[in-house]
Amino acid sequence: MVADVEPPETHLRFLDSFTRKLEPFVPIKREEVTMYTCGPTVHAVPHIGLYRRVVVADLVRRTVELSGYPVKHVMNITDVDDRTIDAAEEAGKPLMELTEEVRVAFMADLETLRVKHAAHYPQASAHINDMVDLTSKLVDRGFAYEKLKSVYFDIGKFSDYGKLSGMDLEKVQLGATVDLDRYEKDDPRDFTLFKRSTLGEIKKGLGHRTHWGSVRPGWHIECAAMAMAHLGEEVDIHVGGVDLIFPHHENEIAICQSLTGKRPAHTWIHSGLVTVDRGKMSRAAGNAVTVQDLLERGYTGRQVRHFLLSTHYRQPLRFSYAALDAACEALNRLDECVRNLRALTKGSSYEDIERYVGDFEHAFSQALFDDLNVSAAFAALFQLVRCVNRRLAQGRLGKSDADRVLEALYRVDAVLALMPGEEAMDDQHVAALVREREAAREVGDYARADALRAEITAQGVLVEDTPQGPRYRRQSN
RNA sequence: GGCGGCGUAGCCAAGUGGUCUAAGGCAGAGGUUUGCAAAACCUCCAGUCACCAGUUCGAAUCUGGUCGCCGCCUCCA
Repeated sequence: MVADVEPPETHLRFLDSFTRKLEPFVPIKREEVTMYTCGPTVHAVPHIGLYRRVVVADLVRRTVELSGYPVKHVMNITDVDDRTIDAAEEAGKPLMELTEEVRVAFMADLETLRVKHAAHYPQASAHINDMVDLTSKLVDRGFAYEKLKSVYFDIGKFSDYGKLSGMDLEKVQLGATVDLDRYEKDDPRDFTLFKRSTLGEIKKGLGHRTHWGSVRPGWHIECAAMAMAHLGEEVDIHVGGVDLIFPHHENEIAICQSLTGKRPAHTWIHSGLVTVDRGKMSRAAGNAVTVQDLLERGYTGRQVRHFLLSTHYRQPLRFSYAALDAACEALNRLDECVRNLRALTKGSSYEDIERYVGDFEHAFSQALFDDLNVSAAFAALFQLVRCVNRRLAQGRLGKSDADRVLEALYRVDAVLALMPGEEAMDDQHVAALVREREAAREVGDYARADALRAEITAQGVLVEDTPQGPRYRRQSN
């Protein structure tokens, strides 16, 4: 009998969109939790609405890891579909060239948003054969049919259709549904698995030769195939945006469940949208803001990350620069506290700090384990900040206490990824100015001290006088 | 029209039957500290949870209704 490792002691639970209930999280396999996230379509660099989904997925992943399970996360990249093909056409570039450019930009954004790398970022273009296989099986088993060289899923054959979204097929407004003219579906509600290539597409070499002719895949089969190829027939957690529930996820379920008899995901997590002036952020609405836009305005990746994380994942998040600025201020509060803790080099220690830190860590993780209650988690964090600040002001915090607090902050930062970096400022010129200013202050020559401050400020550096001497840092974060 | 969700202070936002005389953040007011500046600390800032009716010993939390807003059903994602 092997001394089995205790199952992680957590009360991790998520609201599963499928059951619409809070469900305790029970992994399929304890050794590895599997996670699939609907990634970007790389027709254009995504806006922060998409990144919210990505950051939420990152939060889910890190929270599951904090609870003690290793996670294998896969995020797809949709690089063959109407949008990418149209965008390449418009840009006058080969499809692959365009999608590769956008993919690289996307990966760079992930870096600036401190998103943990997924195990794989499969691209649809590399999985066409998997999709053909799945589709063939669907046809063989009578779930799909070919019509005029396109292949459609027959929704009528899947009795569970609509369970995730609560959509009643009979009530779906057909008039408003997909371009009825351009398709030859038996039922307008059927969805496309493979679409016959247009002549233009064939000329550009975009079609894939199959026994149905030259075709290209539809969106829904892509995710189904990639998830299956990399993570098997069922994953623990599938993350997407609420706007994907219908029809995308519904269709994915239809495909997967028809083939395997299993639901493709045990837990469905859907993130809320980013809105602008009450409407959804989208390129079409002309209100899209990219990570690059924000960087150009001087915001940092961690500030954007904090903004995207600061509201419960299921709530809509209203974007505005005022709201972003408020999020930055909150982050400053944390930064300042961390700076103070790091600057502390002496002082005796006080026993009760252990209690505060312990309470904090417990409150923080319990909040996250409860369906990712970031608001409560941040509340715990800021309560600790206040406690630390107070004691700092009273001189009742020693170096070892500070280290203990920092250690806890780093531990929770495994989930938040918001801690400021250690600032290594090796600007000799500024250092000399600061020393000079301090010397002037010591002899009471404040006019000279202020002149030096102005000079230092001109270098973009802020000096703060503390009881322990002057401290300085770059103005922007 | 169908389906899903939301409505808590100036703003953002937790809390979903008693510990709520309602967390936390931003903004604001006063004070302490400070040569200046920055930060910090202290105090204050919802008699109330969209509205109405009900259930209950007890409701922001449950039920019914009303109003308002958002999303999906089409582009966008």
